[in-house]
Amino acid sequence: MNQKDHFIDYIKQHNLKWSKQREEIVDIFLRSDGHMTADELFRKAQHTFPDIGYATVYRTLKLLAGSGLVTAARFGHKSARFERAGTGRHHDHMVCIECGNIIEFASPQIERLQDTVARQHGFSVTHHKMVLYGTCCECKPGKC
Amino acid sequence: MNQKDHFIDYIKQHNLKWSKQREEIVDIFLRSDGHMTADELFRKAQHTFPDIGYATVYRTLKLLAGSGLVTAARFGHKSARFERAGTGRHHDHMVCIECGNIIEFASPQIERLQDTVARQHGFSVTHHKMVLYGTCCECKPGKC
DNA sequence: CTTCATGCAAACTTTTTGCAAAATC
DNA sequence: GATTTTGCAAAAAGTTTGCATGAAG
Repeated sequence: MNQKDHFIDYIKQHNLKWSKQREEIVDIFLRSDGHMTADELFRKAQHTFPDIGYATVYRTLKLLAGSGLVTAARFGHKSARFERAGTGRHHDHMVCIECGNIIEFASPQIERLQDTVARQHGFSVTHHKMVLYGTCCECKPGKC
Repeated sequence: MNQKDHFIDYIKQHNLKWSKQREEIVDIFLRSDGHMTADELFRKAQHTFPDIGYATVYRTLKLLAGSGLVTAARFGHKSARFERAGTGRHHDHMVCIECGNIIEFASPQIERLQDTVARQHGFSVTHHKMVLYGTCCECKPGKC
């Protein structure tokens, strides 16, 4: 079952209703690279529904979060970005400070080290956030 | 030279003025564990200056950031936390999801791995943020 | 037809800004 | 005495909520 169907299921199972606006918002989100602000989503949805309001976007995002399909993430900007929850696999991010591009990556090695270091402080890790800032290969010519 | 004197210097060198309010805010901040929200700072400053405004707190924090004494950090909450810039040494954070306590740590091993992983993606890291969430040793009895 | 979703406007939170009065140099 | 700071109030910017109307089941 794909992500959209999974969400439709979630809606039905909670006795909620599947509206045109919700469908459009989910479609836009799933068509994206998986990292959008509420504002970006709002602007794109406006193309199809000129009268749509931020409220609908935010409410749909909240439902998407409830269904486990997206999670809110902050990368240091003022507004939150909503990111598509992967296929269950955890990942972290590299953010290019030149072009704003976001690269996802995963490193079990780093995670193992995190656990080790945390234990040395008497701390048990449940989850973490890691963001590497720098320049992606497209923003430093000659290195690509 | 201590941090407060360093800041007074910064103020003078920029032809700014050293006010009672600024002194109080800096004192409160330096007396803290080095992680405060603007609101916490505001409330504490109110004890000495009942009429102080948020504007003064935010403006002073901006100056402190300009002097390199504090940096703004986001831990996923809505409001930013301002943290004392260390003695030049970089560090990351563990945030206890029970008590909100923040533990600072540094791991050159993890940072080396970050560089390695980034390079594999054609990415050059300039800086990073890493936050481990979990429970600190005081919040899980028997393990301390 | 009952219940839920929508759009709008208003509220709310965090942070910033304009301005006259007050403190610092 | 000139210039910067302050406190206030208003303004941004992002997000949430209440409510009457309209859509989904």
